[in-house]
Amino acid sequence: MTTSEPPSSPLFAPQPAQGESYLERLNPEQRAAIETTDGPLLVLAGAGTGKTRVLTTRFAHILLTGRAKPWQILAVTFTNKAAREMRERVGTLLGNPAEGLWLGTFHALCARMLRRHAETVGLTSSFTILDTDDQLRLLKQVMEPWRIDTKRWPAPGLLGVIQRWKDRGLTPERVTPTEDTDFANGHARAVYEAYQQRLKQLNACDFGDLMLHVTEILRTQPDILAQYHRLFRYILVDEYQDTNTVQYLWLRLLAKQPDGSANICCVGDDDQSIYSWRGAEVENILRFEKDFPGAQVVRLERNYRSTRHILGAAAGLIAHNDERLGKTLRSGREDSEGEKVRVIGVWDSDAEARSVCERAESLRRQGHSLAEMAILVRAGFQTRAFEERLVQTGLPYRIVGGIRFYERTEIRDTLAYLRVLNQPADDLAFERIVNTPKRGVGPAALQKLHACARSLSQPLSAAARTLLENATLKGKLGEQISTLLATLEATRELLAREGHVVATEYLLEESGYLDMWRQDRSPEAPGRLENLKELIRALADFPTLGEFLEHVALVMEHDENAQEARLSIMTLHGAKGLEFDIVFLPGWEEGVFPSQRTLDEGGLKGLEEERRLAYVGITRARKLALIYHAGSRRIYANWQPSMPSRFLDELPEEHIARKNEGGARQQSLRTTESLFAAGPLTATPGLSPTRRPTPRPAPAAPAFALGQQVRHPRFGEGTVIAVDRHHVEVAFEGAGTKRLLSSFIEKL
DNA sequence: CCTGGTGGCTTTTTT
DNA sequence: AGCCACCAGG
Repeated sequence: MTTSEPPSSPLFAPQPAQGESYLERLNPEQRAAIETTDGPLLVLAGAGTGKTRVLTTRFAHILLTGRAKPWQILAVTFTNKAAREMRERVGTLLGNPAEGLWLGTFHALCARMLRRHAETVGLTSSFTILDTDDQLRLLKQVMEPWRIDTKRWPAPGLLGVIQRWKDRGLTPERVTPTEDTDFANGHARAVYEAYQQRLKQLNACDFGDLMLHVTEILRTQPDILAQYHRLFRYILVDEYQDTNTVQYLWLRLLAKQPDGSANICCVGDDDQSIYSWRGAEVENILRFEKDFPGAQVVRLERNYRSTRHILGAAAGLIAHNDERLGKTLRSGREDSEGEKVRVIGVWDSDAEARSVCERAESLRRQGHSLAEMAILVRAGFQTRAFEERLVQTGLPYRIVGGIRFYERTEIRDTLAYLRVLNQPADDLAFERIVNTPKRGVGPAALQKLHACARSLSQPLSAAARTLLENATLKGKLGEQISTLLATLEATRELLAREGHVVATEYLLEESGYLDMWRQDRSPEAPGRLENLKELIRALADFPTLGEFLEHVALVMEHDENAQEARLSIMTLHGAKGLEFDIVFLPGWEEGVFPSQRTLDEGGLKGLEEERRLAYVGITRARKLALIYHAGSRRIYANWQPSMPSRFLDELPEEHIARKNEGGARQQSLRTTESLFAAGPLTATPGLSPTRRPTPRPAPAAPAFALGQQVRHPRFGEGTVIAVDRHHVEVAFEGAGTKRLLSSFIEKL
């Protein structure tokens, strides 16, 4: 996983820890969390209380006091990022690069264990890890014989059901009939079973299986479990509030030694549990002391990140939740109170975007770097308004968490080619590439291949060869497939002789894949070719193709080129674990935040989770948090009046400063006004307490004439060929014809 | 086999 | 309104 780590990283400068210096400058609670090494320990770590530091120092402490060897500690995180960070910081503390550790994400660690014991669950150690795309395609195939009405029971829904079962540690055998009534008239369990069978045939598993299989092995194979009991003397877990049931079972199995002891330390914050919708069980953390009798609990409540006002606002808000272990964030800093949290009402979502961007710009002029500012939204659709405005303003920004590198079509296609190369039996990958680029292999031809493969119990590629040999496949189609197989064969030889980088380049060229994009006239095509170059560059960082593919399957991320200072836009979920000097929190309106859907589906529990999300949002800010609510917002097609979020009422007055920049509704009027809620253009006179709403400015639509030469930041230069109220259609020289918001375009 | 039209949906996301 | 998935027709 870390094979690509540059050895020259300054973090690894030799700097052996002397004595117990690493324990200095820790507060008493932090020290307790580190020095209570034996027995179960729950560390409740509020936002900004030095959680990561405690975790890594504890790791080092165990090693430096000779309690365990590096490989006898199991350290688990949720994200690769967290794992990487921990590895680096442990390395720094120890004065050398941390290698050979059992430190990684739940999934990466499980993959490693599963490769050792794959036969136990009917796989071989070279099993493939499927991505969501593959899972869905496979499930659709498996579902067919049941003739399930896919209108009522769509495949993604069923995949969700299966995943949730896996999250709960339920193999098909463990799913009880009572569990299986709602979906597809009680066929879900049967489909699940068939799906698992098919995965075994393909020597593949999905993400859920990594956890599920290993847990099942630990449950049923006492000798293997004993082996890990002997190995792992200490277990560290990050973000415990996010664990789901299998993860919990897995941890408990590994932690509880035969003599009943358990050196497990879980760090988490029940107030930051925001992933229940994907199977996380807050109960895991709430129940810790019962699960591990004799557990000690340490609370980290001194916050070193944010000003007193920010902490006060966040604390006041979260106090409205009932189901908590209870924790009060106190400021651990000596400095001033800082500025109050701003709550700003604006006219509508456009005004909101304008106001946020103006303020960001003015803060930048005052010397704040854009890299230290973030806009945190509840849902993806909110980003658009900001993006448009930022482009217009010319402020550099980045959207965090859009489509990631390894999820792009061209990258997935290439990976499929590489998977076939690596494992000719990878049918899902073969299916993806056999007609990409178009080779005339449609559903009919594929059907034939499948039938043949099934009857011979062979993978698709082998079946194709057979059909070619006995001339069942002939003509143009046969020729195409035969060329593809020959190319793959030739590439395999090249792979052995020249290595995976050269082989990949050859394969992409010879298969016609690169030509497919070269001939593509869409504006994205050049970018895709760029991405492919980038992929090849990344490939060179790995010694073998297999290792590269393992990395991609588990890590799914890729560093894009280093960036100038940019304003970040991301979701609140995506912001967990990050911090910024200045945080913009737009869209605090009923229905948006808290989200209507969560309220409808999750009731009070849902509301509490939304509130925790709000808490996460506010506590991301070090110096200043600005919360926005708009009087009306465009949802799908039309403008709808919106009411301020109930969370705004829950913020303690003494820590906030309210301001109205437009016609936003006020809290006190919310309940009565909702009865008469009307669109902003018909706002009832007298209801706007401060001043009349500023009229919505006319859209800044510079008149474009047909034939006008224009420039777009991304698409380059072109000619205007049509105009309407907000949009301009432009024929670009390089990028084809596009309909764009006129505000993006500049006259030449 | 490919294209274009239609209908349904529309929170959050890691691995 | 826009995107995507699926189906009918050329």
